[in-house]
Amino acid sequence: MDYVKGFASVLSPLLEGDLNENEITLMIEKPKHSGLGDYAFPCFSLAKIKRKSPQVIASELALNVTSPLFEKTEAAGGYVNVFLKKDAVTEHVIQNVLKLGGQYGSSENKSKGVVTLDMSSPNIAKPFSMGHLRSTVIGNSLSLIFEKSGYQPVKINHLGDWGTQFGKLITAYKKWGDEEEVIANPIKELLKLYIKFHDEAEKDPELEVAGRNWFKQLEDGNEEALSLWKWFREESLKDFSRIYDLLNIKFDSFAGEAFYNDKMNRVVELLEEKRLLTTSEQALVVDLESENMPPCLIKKSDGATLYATRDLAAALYRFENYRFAHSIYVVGNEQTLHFKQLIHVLKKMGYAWSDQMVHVPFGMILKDGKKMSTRKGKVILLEEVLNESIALAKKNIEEKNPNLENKEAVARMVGVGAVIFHDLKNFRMNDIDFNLEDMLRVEGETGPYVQYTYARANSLLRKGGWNTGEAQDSPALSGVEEWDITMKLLEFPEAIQRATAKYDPSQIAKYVVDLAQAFNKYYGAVRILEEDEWKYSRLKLVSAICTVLEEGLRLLGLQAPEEM
RNA sequence: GUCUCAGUAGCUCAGUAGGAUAGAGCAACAGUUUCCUAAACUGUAGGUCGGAGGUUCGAAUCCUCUCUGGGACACCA
Repeated sequence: MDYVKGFASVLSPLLEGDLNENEITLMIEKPKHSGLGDYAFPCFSLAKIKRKSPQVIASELALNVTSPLFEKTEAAGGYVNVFLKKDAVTEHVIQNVLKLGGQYGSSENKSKGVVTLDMSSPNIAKPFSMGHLRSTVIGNSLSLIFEKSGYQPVKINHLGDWGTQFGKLITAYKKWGDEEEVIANPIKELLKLYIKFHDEAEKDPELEVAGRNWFKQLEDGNEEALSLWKWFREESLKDFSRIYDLLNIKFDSFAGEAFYNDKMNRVVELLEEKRLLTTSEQALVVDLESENMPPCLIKKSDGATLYATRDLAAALYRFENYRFAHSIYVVGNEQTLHFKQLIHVLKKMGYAWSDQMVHVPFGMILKDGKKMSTRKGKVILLEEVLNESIALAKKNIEEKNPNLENKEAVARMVGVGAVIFHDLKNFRMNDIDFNLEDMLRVEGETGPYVQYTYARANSLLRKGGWNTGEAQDSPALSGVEEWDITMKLLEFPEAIQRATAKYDPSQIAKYVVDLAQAFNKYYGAVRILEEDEWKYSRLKLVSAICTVLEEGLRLLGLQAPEEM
């Protein structure tokens, strides 16, 4: 299946003493244009050793590069280009995909260990905004990609369920709140109270004091405070679960900030034991000057702990509990410094596993080039966006396929898919300027485009009488029309490897668009259901495409409708 | 000020362990449906890869400097 290796093993004896097979394998690349060949070996670096021009070396090599795998070999511009035997390779690739099904591209080693993913992490009593979407959707996709690569993912929703904002909220609720309204519409009401608190606090500084007091009460275990906090948390989670259901995302743990309250003393003690703490401006810090970083704050001057303390406790807990092979934090790039500090403190504490921790940052969602602020009530609610997207999908279905059976379900898949795909298709670090129109787009490089392609391909299988059972033998396909698709199918495992290595779901998104484009091109050029001797062979190819498209979409967290 | 991320077609972005003529999508324009789902396909047009040096046989990709924009930089998370 590995044609690069095949090429390298042919070249190797010809370059005895100059390059070994491994080096050759690494040098082999794909030509810019398929007309040049399927794989290329550049001869430039050999020019010095052999004291000949790359062109001469390439033509000499080309004469001796022969293999049952290759149709022909050419020397061009200092490269040795080989053309694979289209019929044999196409047949082989299709058979392989059909045989493996959804397992195609999966790692053979399925026990590479646990990967914890810190993701989503919305703040209780605050709306689930577009900002949280990124962490949720990137984290989910990474969990699927890592699973595919042989790891066991553990998705942790590190809820923002503790902190002074709860003191403020309790204050506001007791002053202006109404139980029934909160029950009817928890997040909306709580957000209202939160915003009102900040508006009023500007005029009345006493409120801030009251807020701090209530938080102190909460920490000290005051019953009223505690029960309000619990209630807010529960109601918020109900709201969130509606969104997670819509997104089709589940978590393995909801251990949030509050969960670590009783685990932080130990961290401080450990740091003390290891003599890492120093006092600076009445606060306890771990000095990181040797790492060229500002100090990491462990305890405030008033003795209270901070988020770094909490994250240290969480890291320890996760290692002790899960023994992770990797611990991934899918958190915005504005927190890069914090995670650098976190990892270095753990390293200083002597935990070698700190090397297995990685911050996977991503760019922000901006509105008109600016950050969105919860306090000012300037947030865009994810749920509204999702609903709008679903409504649009529904409208499109009514227009284009009014007889479709399960319209609602399909509209959901497509509407949600559009939003998720839009987030994942570009490199994570890019900021995204929020643009609803852009997000709801269904043409071009979008989720709905890929889903449509999948539905179209499935329709061919239905009409062609394809049965999912054993594929029969049939004449091999050798047309150039099929060839681009074959090469794309061959690339799927590479795309997964790249996505895993770079913690980058966009590798899969781009792949899936490429494959869809290749198929649509094919669809436009060839009549797939034409009754000729190749029909069954074409259906096999289409079936392989369906398998890979579905699996690619799945890795992004999208569903693939069989009709739309 | 220090650190960090980004700058590629009108817009949104691919392409960066150096390699052949820098690619998509959207928008624009011109086409394709008696034919497998037109959420599709074909074609045209669109570029000093922010700028300047350097390394190299070869640079969008590596190094230095520089300009522009985002973010972070101690008691918020």
